[in-house]
Amino acid sequence: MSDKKTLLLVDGSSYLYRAFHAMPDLRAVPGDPASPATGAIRGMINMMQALRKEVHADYAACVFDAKGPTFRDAIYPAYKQQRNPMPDDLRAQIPPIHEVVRLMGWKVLDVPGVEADDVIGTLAVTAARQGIEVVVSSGDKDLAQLVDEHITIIDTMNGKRRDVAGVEAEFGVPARLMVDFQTLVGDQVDNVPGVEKVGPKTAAKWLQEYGSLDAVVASADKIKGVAGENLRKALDWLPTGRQLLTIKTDCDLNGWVEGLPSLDAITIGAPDAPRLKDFYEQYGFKGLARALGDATSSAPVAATPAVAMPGQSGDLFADHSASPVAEAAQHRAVVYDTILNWTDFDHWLQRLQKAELVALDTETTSLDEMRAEIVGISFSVQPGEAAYIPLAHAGPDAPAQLPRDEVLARLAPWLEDGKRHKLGQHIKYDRHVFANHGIEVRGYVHDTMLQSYVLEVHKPHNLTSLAERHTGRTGISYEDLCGKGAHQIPFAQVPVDKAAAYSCEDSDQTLDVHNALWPLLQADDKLRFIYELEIASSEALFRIERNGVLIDAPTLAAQSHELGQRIVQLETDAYAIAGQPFNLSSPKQLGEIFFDKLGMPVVKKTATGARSTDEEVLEKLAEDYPLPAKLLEHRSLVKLKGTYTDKLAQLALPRTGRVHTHYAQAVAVTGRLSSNDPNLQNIPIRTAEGRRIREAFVAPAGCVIASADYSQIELRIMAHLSGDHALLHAFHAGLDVHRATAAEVFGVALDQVTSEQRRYAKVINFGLIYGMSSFGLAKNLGIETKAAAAYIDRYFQRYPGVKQYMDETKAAAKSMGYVETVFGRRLYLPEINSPNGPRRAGAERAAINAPMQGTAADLIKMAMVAVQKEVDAHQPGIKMIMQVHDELVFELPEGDVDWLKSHIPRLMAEVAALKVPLLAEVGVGPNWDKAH
DNA sequence: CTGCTAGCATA
DNA sequence: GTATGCTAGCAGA
Repeated sequence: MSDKKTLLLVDGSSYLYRAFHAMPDLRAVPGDPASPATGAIRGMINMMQALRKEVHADYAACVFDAKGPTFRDAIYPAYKQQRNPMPDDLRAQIPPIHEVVRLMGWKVLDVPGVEADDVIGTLAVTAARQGIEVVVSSGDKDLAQLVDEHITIIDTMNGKRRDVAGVEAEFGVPARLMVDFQTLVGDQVDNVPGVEKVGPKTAAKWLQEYGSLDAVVASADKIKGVAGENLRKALDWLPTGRQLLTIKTDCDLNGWVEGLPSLDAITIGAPDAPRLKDFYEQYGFKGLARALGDATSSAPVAATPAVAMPGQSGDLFADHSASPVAEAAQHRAVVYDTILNWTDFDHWLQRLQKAELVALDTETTSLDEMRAEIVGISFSVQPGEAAYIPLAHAGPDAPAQLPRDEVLARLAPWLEDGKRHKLGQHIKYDRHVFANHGIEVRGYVHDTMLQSYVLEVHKPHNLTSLAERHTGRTGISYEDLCGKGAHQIPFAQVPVDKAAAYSCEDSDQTLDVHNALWPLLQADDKLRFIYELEIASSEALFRIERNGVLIDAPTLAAQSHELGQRIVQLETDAYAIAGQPFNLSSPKQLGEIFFDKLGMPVVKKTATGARSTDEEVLEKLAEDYPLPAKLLEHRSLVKLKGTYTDKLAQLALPRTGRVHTHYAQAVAVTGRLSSNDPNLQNIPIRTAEGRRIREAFVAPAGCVIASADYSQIELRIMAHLSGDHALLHAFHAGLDVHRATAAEVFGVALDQVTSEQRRYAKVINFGLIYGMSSFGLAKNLGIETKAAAAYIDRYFQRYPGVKQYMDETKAAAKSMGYVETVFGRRLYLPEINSPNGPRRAGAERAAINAPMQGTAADLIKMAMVAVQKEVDAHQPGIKMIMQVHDELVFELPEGDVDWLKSHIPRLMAEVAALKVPLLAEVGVGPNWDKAH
């Protein structure tokens, strides 16, 4: 490391807001909205720790805006006037944030009458003049004007680094012209206007052309167009604008930083561990407190905190550049090993065997989990330390590597030992990868992807995002390493040193993210329960995916052929009616034929203004024209052939004839699973035509298919959540719930309900689950909006508990920002208080639906875990092969049918005790269609 | 080659 | 009116 000193300045005010918005709604008493908010404090701690780890500094200060007016308010009263007041929840967290930052060893500055930017500017320039390197951390672009050879700006949240070259690359003007640039563009956030209609592009163009703002002003007459006119209009304003936007570098900091220009007064200090620990405990940050305790004593390696405290661990900033890949970890002090011989391997295996928790990650030949083969494996047992074992790198300069099979054989006892705890990001994938090599991993106790999914369901859950959000770290991206699209190279072609840096970083970051998230889950019993449910479900899903479903390829081929012939016939018919050939699958060409050539009326427009030809429109047009009916049939047949009969056969593994879907466990915001490649959750059932596809989902000789599904699960959940007496009664009495609803809404006896009335009631019941409006119900029933509104009124009169529940749910969503399932899964609704009416209304409907859909998802996950456990213990011949939201599908030997019929529905029904009984029904047959 | 839209399959 | 995933066509690289 160089002898040069470094000053680190943090724009505390920008950090505050980021911390506040980036973190979930944490409370001092978890789950109690009345207790003080602590999310911003926690976020601030995370960010400051990450920063301190990333930047080695000798001097440091964290600078906040103080209360009260500044010189800018005096020269421009509208300055920052349009800003929303700080949320109360954030304001209350500011004093503790100042306190904890001080305890962490930082100088905290909030100078009355001087904005944070000006304090930063003054200190930065003072230091730079003495040849001290200055790093300013801020999410705010305004500070870019400070950049010079000695001063750089970094944004720890996204890793962006603005140095002299970076500023020029980003804005198109050199750093010394940034003030001129900002003056022309203006600053929306601070309510400082620039030149109207002049954005970054125009501003950069002018400055490149004329060289400075003064020169642009001097040539204002010559600039053409609207922008030129606006520039001339703004000439009087620009000097004031420039004054407002110029960061001051000569503020009087007397009384705040003693002895300037010497920076000794802001020398970075060691954290005050004992008082920090008290602080963490007081605010409920158990993980941080524990980490601190461990850092001061000699604890097991795996329990070492994500962020060790400098000054206690001693060598955190020590120079590890001797490590072959240390430089790839950017600013963080890390030790990443590459294992190429048995001596190093044995050393690491010993560490794995001793560690309480190990993060691991595999690099493979494919994203397809059934086909992927291992190219390398990385491990991390302690933050900042990891090792990579390259096993199948075949690039031009690839070194000799340890033999893969032998390495796996020597690792297998550890991998398969359930008492040796492991951690990963998306562990289901790695389970498959190891299974492809005959290894059944046991002891996978944590998955950072699922931690994030349970804590913040609506945010991205890939490791890169998690590391950025929770550790402030960025790293090597997969695309940097392998390229993208057609140019992407296989991982095995990546040079070993680069692969090692990448893979080690992944394991290391996984451990870091775990250390940030696991304490949050541990502190909340309900979230912890949901997380443990997800971990258990992950294994059950792995089993389902691994089993796969046997596909009867000849049946599908015959169906494809038949569909193909009928499609060709329909096309011929359509061309004859239209008087010309055209592409029936092209909405654009369809519009031309329908509306221009044949003169059909436009029924409705699409979202982009095109003339719609969807099913509803075609149904309507079919009343008066012959072509739409042909098209409707063509559409449905093309969909069946293209999406199902052709595709399923392609996706089956040739050797086994089975398809292996992928269940996405961290995608749906309600807690449901989703299925892809192929999607087995949207196989047709409603039409006889489509339903035939299910005949191709078969069992091998001697086996049958069984399907067990929950009956009316979401309505039962609605009864439970609302506690409505009439609805509870209907389920307790075992009534046909749609018939019961019809009897209430139409005011007739149960046995007098017509099939038409029952059909209406069924639509109403579904509408309720979807947070319906009278408009939506009317459209669905083909009646007037008024009539639909009358039905809804009538329903709520008869089921007042349901009405009350829905109102309360919406209110809860608005105040908390999320709703919960019966079991405490949180479902966030970021737009519930949006100023945009339609978006807010959409969020309100989602708020109604989410607890019901989400509770159903919780229940079936609990059922899957229970069923898998029971089957493993008593009937290992039974394979669970699919999940379709409220249905579980099995393949089983014929001899196990009786056992399944008597045990599985019971297990499913007894998985939880709600205020209404749960009911699961089972069917058995030679294929999925006949199993219903 | 990539990203978007229109349309449609399921619970 | 809720929640998903997949296909074909098409426009702009």
